[in-house]
Amino acid sequence: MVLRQTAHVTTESAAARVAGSLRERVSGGLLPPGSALSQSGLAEEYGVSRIPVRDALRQLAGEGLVELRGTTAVVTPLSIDDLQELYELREAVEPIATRLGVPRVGRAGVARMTRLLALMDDPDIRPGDWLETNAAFHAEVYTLAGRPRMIALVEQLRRLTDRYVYLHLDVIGRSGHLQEEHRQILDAVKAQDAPAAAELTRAHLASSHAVVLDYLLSQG
Amino acid sequence: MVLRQTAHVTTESAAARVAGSLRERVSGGLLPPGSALSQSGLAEEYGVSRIPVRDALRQLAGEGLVELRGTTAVVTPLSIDDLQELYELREAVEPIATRLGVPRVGRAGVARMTRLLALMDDPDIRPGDWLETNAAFHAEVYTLAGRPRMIALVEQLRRLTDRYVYLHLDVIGRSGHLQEEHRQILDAVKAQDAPAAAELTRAHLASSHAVVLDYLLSQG
DNA sequence: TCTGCCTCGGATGTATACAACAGGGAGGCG
DNA sequence: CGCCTCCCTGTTGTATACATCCGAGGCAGA
Repeated sequence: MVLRQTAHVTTESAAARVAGSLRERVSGGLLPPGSALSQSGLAEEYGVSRIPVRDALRQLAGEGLVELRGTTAVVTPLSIDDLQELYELREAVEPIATRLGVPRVGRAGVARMTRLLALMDDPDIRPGDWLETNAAFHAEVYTLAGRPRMIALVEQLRRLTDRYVYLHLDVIGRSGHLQEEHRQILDAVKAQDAPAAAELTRAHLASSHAVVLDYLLSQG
Repeated sequence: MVLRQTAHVTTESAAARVAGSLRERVSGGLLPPGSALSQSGLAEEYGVSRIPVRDALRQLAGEGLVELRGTTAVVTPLSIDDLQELYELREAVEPIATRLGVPRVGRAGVARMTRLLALMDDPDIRPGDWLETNAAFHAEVYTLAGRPRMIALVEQLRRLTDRYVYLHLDVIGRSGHLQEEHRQILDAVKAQDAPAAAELTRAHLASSHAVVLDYLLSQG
């Protein structure tokens, strides 16, 4: 059984591998928004045929990271309006997931969230790790909501906003009030006050939106 | 140029054709929830190779109509919990789209909505037409919100709930209070009262949810 | 020189072909 | 008689091959 792990790596389909890699590259900004993604080029780059590349592109298009414009696929462009829309959706959905999840966060969950919170307090944390830890902190509540579609949507929206956050990774996490808001959310979770946690989550998203938007407007 | 129209039909990719057809078949309940969708079978059925079928299945999976379970694709099953989740999401998002869209509904838009409302008053309307008209009525506001992602999400969620509605097409539209709610929404739109229209939309979705849920619980 | 057409290259959409894997059934063994 | 095992069939994932379409670039003509 253990040996099968080696086989398991091989078992991961090429399409999944390409999709995962492309997802990271697009999310992380390595592939510039608006740039064209050629099937042939990616196929050669990953050493596979165009078929798994097609599958991957279709999947990313479903996630909104890629746009299929007729026959050509391009990395979805970024815009202030798009950012606005993404946060509107997140502010609509994540508070609901919070309200549903809070009652099901147990002692172990609180402990994990406390640990993740402490990790984000480290001033020397790498920005990428901060983002990941931040996502894990919130996911701790969301996953307990028992709403598979909602959770998938939340993750999808977070990945899409991450593209904007990656534009100024160096300053993210420096905004002390985001961390303070995390503490307030955790307190509400501890107190099992779902409505409060939901409202704090909404406000937290509004803060995040403001931080990203300010940076975009200042930096261009 | 005109002759090219013939070519234009051919121009619509086979993948798009298969995706469109499958979307209707799944939405309309012709393909039973949970049933397996074989690439080979569909390919032969549509007289194409498996490649466009793969593309179509990936796309439908992105829309949530199909689930890719490892190597096999199945029609996404229906469940009370899923219905609950879908309406939770719709109640979260559609009021926002309403609030954003109402200020931009002009005289022509009100006229179109009035006409659509009248169409739904016809007691002899075919259930399928009622559903379509209903969707058009609400879309009249949503499309003006200027939020492409939100609109796409709303349409996606509506298609997913349509699957449940199709289970009892014959009784839908008979609930007079849904039509009364439409009238109230239209009144709020005429009065340019966006918050009221948003709240009415939310309540309208709650009513729809109740109608569908009652039927499911009563019929099994 | 500018314009228009025409050809060629590259890209995609699709079909066919091949290898690996999963699932089921028949047969053998305990 | 029951269970395990092996084989076989069907399916998927992927590669390769072909037809089609769009655009760039060059060439000829005014």
